[in-house]
Amino acid sequence: MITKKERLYKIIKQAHINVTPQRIEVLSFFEDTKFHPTALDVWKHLKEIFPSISKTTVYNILDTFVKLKILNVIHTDNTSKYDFNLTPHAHFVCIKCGKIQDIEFNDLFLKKPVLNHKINEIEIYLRGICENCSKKRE
Amino acid sequence: MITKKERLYKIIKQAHINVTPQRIEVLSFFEDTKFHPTALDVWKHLKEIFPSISKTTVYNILDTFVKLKILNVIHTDNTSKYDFNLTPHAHFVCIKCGKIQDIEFNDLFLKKPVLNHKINEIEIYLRGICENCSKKRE
DNA sequence: AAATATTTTTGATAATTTCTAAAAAAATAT
DNA sequence: ATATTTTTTTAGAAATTATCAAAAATATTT
Repeated sequence: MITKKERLYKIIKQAHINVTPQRIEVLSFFEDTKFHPTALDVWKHLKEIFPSISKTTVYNILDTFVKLKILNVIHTDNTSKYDFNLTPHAHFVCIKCGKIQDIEFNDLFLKKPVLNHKINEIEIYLRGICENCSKKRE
Repeated sequence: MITKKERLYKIIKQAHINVTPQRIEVLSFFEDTKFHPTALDVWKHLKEIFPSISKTTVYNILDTFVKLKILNVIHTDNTSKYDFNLTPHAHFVCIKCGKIQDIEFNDLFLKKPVLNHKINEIEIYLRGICENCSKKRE
């Protein structure tokens, strides 16, 4: 039986970066969390375990994890929110309460109402390298 | 022949809000602009015409326009960007230069390469009222 | 266990957005 | 037209979120 810590250790190790207690705890927090926390949410949680931890550290860890595709970042307003669900999915954002919910693409394209939410607006972001940047070699 | 100012005047009037020179100028700026400016971009432009204008005014005007669906707001990073194109469309974001380009849904779903950009990632946001909030009457 | 490489901490700073209260402008009623 | 009411703008400060560079601490490799 593999422990949670061992499993999270492995995830970090496989990304070829050092395993630190702070990094483990960030992942652990995401595992236990169904919502999409902001950097500050993460910081508040880690503060309970590592009272001296700085915001910068949390930002560093989150950035590193995003770069290494351990976490996703989503932008629904002016605050980055993070997501441990790496399977391709859309996000449903309630325009009243702001809550975000993951929506599997499969559900999405059935053209059936998605989980009884009223959808007013679909916003699609494509991300990649534009024609201009592709041409430029550096 | 209807002048530009008259046309913009009409757009604001039809939204049942007061027509002010500042509001006219904001719309005028968006008409002349192909990129997706931030609030600060808009403020810098208006500063040239109304040297005393404050940032608050620009934020107020933009918020008002978004609420009245005269402008769209898009969140690709931690800064709001605004968009005068109200026909449904996706946004292509270059992950190198950050430039944003409008992509018509028609183009999108042809499953052909979109304008020669390399697309790494598609992000979809659904916005609406979630089941919980629908149930609550206030 | 020592050397090296990486990460965290700290404190300062930047960037964006929001808030406040007063002044100005515009719309409405008299 | 004038007075009253409402809306909008202003100006500066405050709040929130994010970033930076250098020193200290920790993890990894040998």
